[in-house]
Amino acid sequence: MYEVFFQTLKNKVPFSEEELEVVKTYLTPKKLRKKQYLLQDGDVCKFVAFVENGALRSYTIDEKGVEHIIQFALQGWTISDLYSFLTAEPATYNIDALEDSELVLISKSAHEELLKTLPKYETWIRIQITGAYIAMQRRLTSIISLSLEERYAAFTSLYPQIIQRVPQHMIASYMGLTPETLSRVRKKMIRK
Amino acid sequence: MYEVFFQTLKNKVPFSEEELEVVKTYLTPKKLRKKQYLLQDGDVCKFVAFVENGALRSYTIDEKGVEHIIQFALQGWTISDLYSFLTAEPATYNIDALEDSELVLISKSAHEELLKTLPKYETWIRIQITGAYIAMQRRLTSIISLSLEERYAAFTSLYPQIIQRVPQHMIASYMGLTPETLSRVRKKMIRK
DNA sequence: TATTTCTGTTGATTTTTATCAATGCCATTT
DNA sequence: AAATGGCATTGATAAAAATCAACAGAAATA
Repeated sequence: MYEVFFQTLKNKVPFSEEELEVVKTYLTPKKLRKKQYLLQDGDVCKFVAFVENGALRSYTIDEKGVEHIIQFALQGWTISDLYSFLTAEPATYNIDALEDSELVLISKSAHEELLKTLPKYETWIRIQITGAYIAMQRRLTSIISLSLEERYAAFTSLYPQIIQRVPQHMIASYMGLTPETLSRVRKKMIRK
Repeated sequence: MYEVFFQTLKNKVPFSEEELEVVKTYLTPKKLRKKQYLLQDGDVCKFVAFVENGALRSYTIDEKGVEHIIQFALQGWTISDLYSFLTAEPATYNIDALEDSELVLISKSAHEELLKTLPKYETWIRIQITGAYIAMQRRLTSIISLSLEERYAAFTSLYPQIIQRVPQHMIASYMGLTPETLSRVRKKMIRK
């Protein structure tokens, strides 16, 4: 249990076996069926979720009812509404499962305890969030400086697994486009 | 010296006076004249810069020679090419001063030493990067889900100081727009 | 198996944004 | 005082993307 989680943990920070046992006592497993919610906007986000396997997404819904996908999370990624988690304000994002998934949840109290008692946990969190920051900055940079074709090409080469497993209209949403526009971008690229 | 820096440090994490003295030995002051570079793309980024006062920006330049602003940094913010800083790969961003500025530099070796020896420094870094992550996620969300007018309104209410001190065409660049388009968006909004 | 839902594509049209060019203003420099 | 460069605005036009509508194939469900 928690194989993927502990593997990525050990990969980043040299935890001892005893320390890993301590961490284990703070974790909660959770299975999610496809389409099931992990978080609905308005609720307070009470955990950070690590994806053991499966696929999830976070997204907002605008006044017109259109979904805007903020993030995908496959195996080995974490997903949460971090602002809501840290401040206990109502969440502004929804999170649900794109496939049947197995998660490892870290609750708010577990997170706080681990930060207090286990310095390596803080190191791991720092490394995780730094990686997430850099990935998001790359995404932002490509949005404001590349053409659609370049952006789609960059996305497919960076995240081929997502392309394979997620419907195209969700990729369009993630890119801030309509499905029709993405379909046409792809068509143009194939011709080349 | 370093007043703003230590003020924000103390605000986030309860450093003792001795610990602050330790931190101080690792810092380097730097003054920058308006338009002067702090980092040019291609060079390795050797520091994280904290803005004591003044204003800086980071940006890329595309094949056509057009600048795309990634970030502004006013007093109390930090700016860097984090990926280059952490990996020692050549930077992909440029950083320069929009006004005469005073900075506090944390070098790579200082950063690593402080992480090793001073747990509270790591806590501070974790808090800083988490805040930066949340701010960037908010920006990304507004890009993919709001209209231009809504985005500009959100930006002005969130960062009024930037609006006052930075030329409008740079705000346009930051938003991924041409200056003409931003000018027209503003005109429309004023009419209302 | 039949049927409903989900998905991706295409075409026609409208809306949005970029591009190109010109102008006026202000601040700085000469 | 005149000249220069940076900045914001406006107009005309072109290009890009959204919208609306229809269709067809695939997958899920009854």
